[in-house]
Amino acid sequence: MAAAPSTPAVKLDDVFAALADETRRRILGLLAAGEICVCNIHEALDVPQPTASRHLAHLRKAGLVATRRAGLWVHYRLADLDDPAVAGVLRSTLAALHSSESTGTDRRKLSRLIQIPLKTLEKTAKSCC
Amino acid sequence: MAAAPSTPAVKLDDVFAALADETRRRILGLLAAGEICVCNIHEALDVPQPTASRHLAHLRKAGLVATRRAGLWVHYRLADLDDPAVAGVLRSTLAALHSSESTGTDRRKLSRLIQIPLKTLEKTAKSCC
DNA sequence: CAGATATATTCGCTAGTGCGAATATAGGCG
DNA sequence: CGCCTATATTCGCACTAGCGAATATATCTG
Repeated sequence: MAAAPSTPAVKLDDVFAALADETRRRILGLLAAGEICVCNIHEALDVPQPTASRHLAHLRKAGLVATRRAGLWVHYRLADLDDPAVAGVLRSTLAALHSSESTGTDRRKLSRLIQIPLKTLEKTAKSCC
Repeated sequence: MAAAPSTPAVKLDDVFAALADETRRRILGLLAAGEICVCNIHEALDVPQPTASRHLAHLRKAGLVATRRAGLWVHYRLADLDDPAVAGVLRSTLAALHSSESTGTDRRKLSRLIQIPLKTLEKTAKSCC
């Protein structure tokens, strides 16, 4: 029964379920600006770290984001979607996020965090955020 | 507090919540081909009438569909979305439905129903479906 | 290896959602 | 008006999702 998984199993149901949560959309709004690591995400969105991680797992399972491990940190980015239909949905969704919702605020907070990660740097100079 | 409702209150959260259900996406896939009435929807999708009605209500509340009453029947169609961002999301969603999911099958069944509504016509010649 | 930091997962719990069945509302016709 | 057909809503229930708190895993450093 098992066909060759040439199709990467990105199912519309999972995609829309993933998009149906504001926190996850806010995460995507951040990722649209480029790859960032988990700690930056949960600080920019001001949600607890486990919450961010759970939503990221959801996005990962839906196939919308990809990860890259860099030592202790995990960087998330938008996935390369091979299904053009799904890619189109994501593109228009990101555009919609840009115009409504808190994407602007989140990004401002993110850039502030990246520029001045004082809070953590005070303690250890090797931290990511 | 109450601003003039120039914005028709189409919120992304409602839109994606509406899209996160396969039955509702199948309905949208049918509506993309043109206005149809409730009975055709629930017969084409082969779901109970109350189920179709409930999902249609959900789509209505999300602002994605509009209705037109014609005597005993209610015809649903895709709404004119004034928010271009939401319109873009819907457009790409419909395109995605076209390539995956059961849109093709549903439409075939719908056209069969419209052409040969025998089952009901046998009983009363004034029925819609 | 021990300790520290970053990320992921699990556990109760609560709230929301979809379904089937039954029922209510609305409009048309004799 | 009484009945019939189409559509909408309500109710009870099973299921799922998200959250906060706690805990587990992973990686680096010394």
